[in-house]
Amino acid sequence: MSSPIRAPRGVKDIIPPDAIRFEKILKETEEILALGGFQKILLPLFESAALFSRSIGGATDIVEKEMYTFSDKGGDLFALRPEGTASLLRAAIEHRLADPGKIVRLSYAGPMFRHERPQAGRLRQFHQIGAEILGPLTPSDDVDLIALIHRMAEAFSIPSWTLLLNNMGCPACRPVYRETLVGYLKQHEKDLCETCRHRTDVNPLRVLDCKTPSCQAVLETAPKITDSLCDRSRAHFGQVREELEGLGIPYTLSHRLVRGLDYYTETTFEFVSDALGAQSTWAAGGRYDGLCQELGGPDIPGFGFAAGIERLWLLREKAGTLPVSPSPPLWLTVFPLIPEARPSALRLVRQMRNLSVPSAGFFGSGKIKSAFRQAERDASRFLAFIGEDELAAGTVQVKNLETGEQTSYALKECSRIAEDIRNAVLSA
RNA sequence: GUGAGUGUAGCUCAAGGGCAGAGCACUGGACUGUGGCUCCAGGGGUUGGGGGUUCGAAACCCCUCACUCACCCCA
Repeated sequence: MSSPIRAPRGVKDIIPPDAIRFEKILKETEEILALGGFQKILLPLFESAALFSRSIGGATDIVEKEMYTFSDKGGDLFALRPEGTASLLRAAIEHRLADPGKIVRLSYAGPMFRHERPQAGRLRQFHQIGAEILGPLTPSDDVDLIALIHRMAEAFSIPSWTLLLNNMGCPACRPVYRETLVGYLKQHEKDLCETCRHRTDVNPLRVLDCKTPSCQAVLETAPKITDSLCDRSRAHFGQVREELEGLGIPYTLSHRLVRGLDYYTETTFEFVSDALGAQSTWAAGGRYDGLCQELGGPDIPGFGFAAGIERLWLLREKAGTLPVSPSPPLWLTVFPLIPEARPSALRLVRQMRNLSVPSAGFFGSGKIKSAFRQAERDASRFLAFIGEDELAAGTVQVKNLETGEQTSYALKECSRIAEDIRNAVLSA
């Protein structure tokens, strides 16, 4: 006996009745995005690996150690997508969806793949829903999309959430800050952990995120990005803050909030919740003004976010706002009491389905008891049976399993059977 | 990649060196073509896997694998 093959680590089956719930959560979130005018786009699950190293950044953890890359038979290098923004931008450029002169709003959803150690709220195949707005953006567009996520927090009663906000500067002032920071870090190099010494050279902003106590001490007095913003970025940040306040959306400034993807500029934000365990972020995003051009497209600013569906699930579960479980799957179970009645039973099932009555046959052991049991397990509303007498008379007994009421029909009058069943089910 | 905790029936868990058990679920019977309740019976296990200590290991030791949580990272 060989051992059974199991699902890969960090990859989960979503079994009934959770599958329906999962789809409902997705749908309800999509509906909120649709309220914001976002149009759905369906994107492939794998792309050229280069797309992600160019957009997310070669020195990021996602690209450096978490990506599922593989080469196909032609020898080209591909990667399972670790996030959605890069794919969406690629598609927008490829199909000329975006234009420097107009605003487009696109949303996507689906599985993402990262080779991480699984943990509460963290999987190797997980699901994200996200939205991106591309075009001649103003700071108000940042605020508007954040407000849409805020709407989700309210609609789903996300427990104890916080909006963390930062501005990472523009392509003009970020390099200046970067220099300042590198200079500072070099001065304190001996107090930094090994990773941070490495990052000082390849991706100094990531050092700000380090939680090692020795690094924390150094970072206490490190220069803040918000202190070295250029006038335009300062104004951008100021406007975003002012308009969030105007909408009554509370936020917390977090000058160490550095998203782990290199493409972000200006506004970055993260919605967190302490109801979620260590993986506290449930939605995050920011502005990426240089990404489109970086990927070979026109110079079009962008702003976007992604939310983790599994994390939304956990939060809504805590809040008691999970979608209700679905209606019973079966309306009718058909049971032939004797083998000779099987053809009639099969025919009846088929006819009922043609009349949009969810039906299934039970062709198991000849015991009527087991038919009742199966019907009950399926939450079937009616049980029809055909035995010796019915077969001879060309009839069928149909029993309402809730009321116990039983009616005899001619096998021919299917539309009347279907109609009676429908009325009973829909009026219950 | 690092650390800690946990692996016993389909599920939830007992037994802490001396017969591997309970509840739920499943199957059958009481009840022959009319269910849910009740009662009775039954099937299910290399105690995650491998090695060691011991007269004897689910239990103690070592290795390994898996799961969970945390670090890290992020949605």
